[in-house]
Amino acid sequence: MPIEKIKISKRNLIISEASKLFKERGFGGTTMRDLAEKVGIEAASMYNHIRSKDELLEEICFGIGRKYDEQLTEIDKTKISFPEKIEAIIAFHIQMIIEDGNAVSVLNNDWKFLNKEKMVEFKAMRNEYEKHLAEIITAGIKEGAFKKVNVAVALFTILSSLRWVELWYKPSRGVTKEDLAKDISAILMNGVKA
Amino acid sequence: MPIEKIKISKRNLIISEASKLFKERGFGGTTMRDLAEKVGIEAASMYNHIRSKDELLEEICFGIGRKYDEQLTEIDKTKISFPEKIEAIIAFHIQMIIEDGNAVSVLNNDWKFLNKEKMVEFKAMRNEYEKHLAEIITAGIKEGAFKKVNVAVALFTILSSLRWVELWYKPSRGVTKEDLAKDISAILMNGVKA
DNA sequence: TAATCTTACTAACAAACGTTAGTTAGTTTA
DNA sequence: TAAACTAACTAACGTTTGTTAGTAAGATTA
Repeated sequence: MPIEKIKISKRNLIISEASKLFKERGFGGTTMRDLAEKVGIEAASMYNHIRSKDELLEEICFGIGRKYDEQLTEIDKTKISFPEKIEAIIAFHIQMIIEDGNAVSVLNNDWKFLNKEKMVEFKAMRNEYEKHLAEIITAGIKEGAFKKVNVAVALFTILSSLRWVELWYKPSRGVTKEDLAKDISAILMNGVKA
Repeated sequence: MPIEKIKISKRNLIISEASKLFKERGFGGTTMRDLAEKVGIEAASMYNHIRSKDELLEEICFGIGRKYDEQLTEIDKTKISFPEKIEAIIAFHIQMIIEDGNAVSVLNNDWKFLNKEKMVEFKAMRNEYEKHLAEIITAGIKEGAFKKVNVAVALFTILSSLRWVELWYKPSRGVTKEDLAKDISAILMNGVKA
């Protein structure tokens, strides 16, 4: 019984440490020997658990990517107002960063080191996510819940404005995720001008 | 006379091509041989113009960083309202990206590959920039020009919401920088909610 | 118990890395 | 014209890279 358990958990440990190092030093800046040291085994031994360095990157990017997709779909199908949907999306982005900030960072910054075919796949996934969000904004405008803003600009401004959280958030600041979500939502929803 | 001219322009060509490659492939993902090929000389020949690969990164990061500082100071001392100041800052960030997007991208993404002491210097520069911007926001709130938003959140939301432009902007989209600045400003100033 | 599997190890490979040395042709300065 | 400088070249250096081969100890299965 424990065989598979142990295998999975060692593999997951490698992926988890890889996320940490990729975030800190970038994909190219992280060596398999650095990673092995963090895991506590020799570099060569890792190949009993993983296929290649590239596979680690793929696992991280697509693992997190799928989570984003699922959550967005989940939120979209609940029966709440459009502003509430956007607020829920903001909240879950923050939640993802708090829960697995390293992997989110890798998804955001290191996807360009995916190999050619995986990168195509990744871009398709990302495009679909953005399209989905754009549809929510468009529907919200149509319904009169949102101003007639430029949809592409609104979409990217919202997504992009969440990315600093990944760089900024640490528990030691003593800001709860709820406060953070509330403050960011307030600005995106109502603006800063008095 | 042309000696210095040629020297400067070849060095600048190297830096310019380096910005392009660092943006595309990251600092670690760019080799001196790749770069040399773009420049049209052998890798070893570049060392007649530059000291090291690190020096290229430093030149790019601090060159652009200084431009940001100067522009912000310039805007801050003009006698316009606080919302107008923020709008001017948004416009010049967009201008920087359009003018020298590759270098801006390197500043944003590859500063972490600066060596230890240069990184300290870089962070200090960045902190000062953020502090300066925070003061403008704080003053605007005090004067009643802005809502009583969380200053840190507003600061990073504004800065961060401009970063997608770097990834998104290309002339072929047919969006003028004026339109872009106007649309982004509209969202940050007034929000998306109707 | 015997056979198989798992997971670690050491050693090593071939390729790629940033950089230096040494040289040479052409240009500028004295 | 002679001396000095610039900027390119080829060759090579010592590391570091991701990865494979081969092996061995221990756990699991038949």
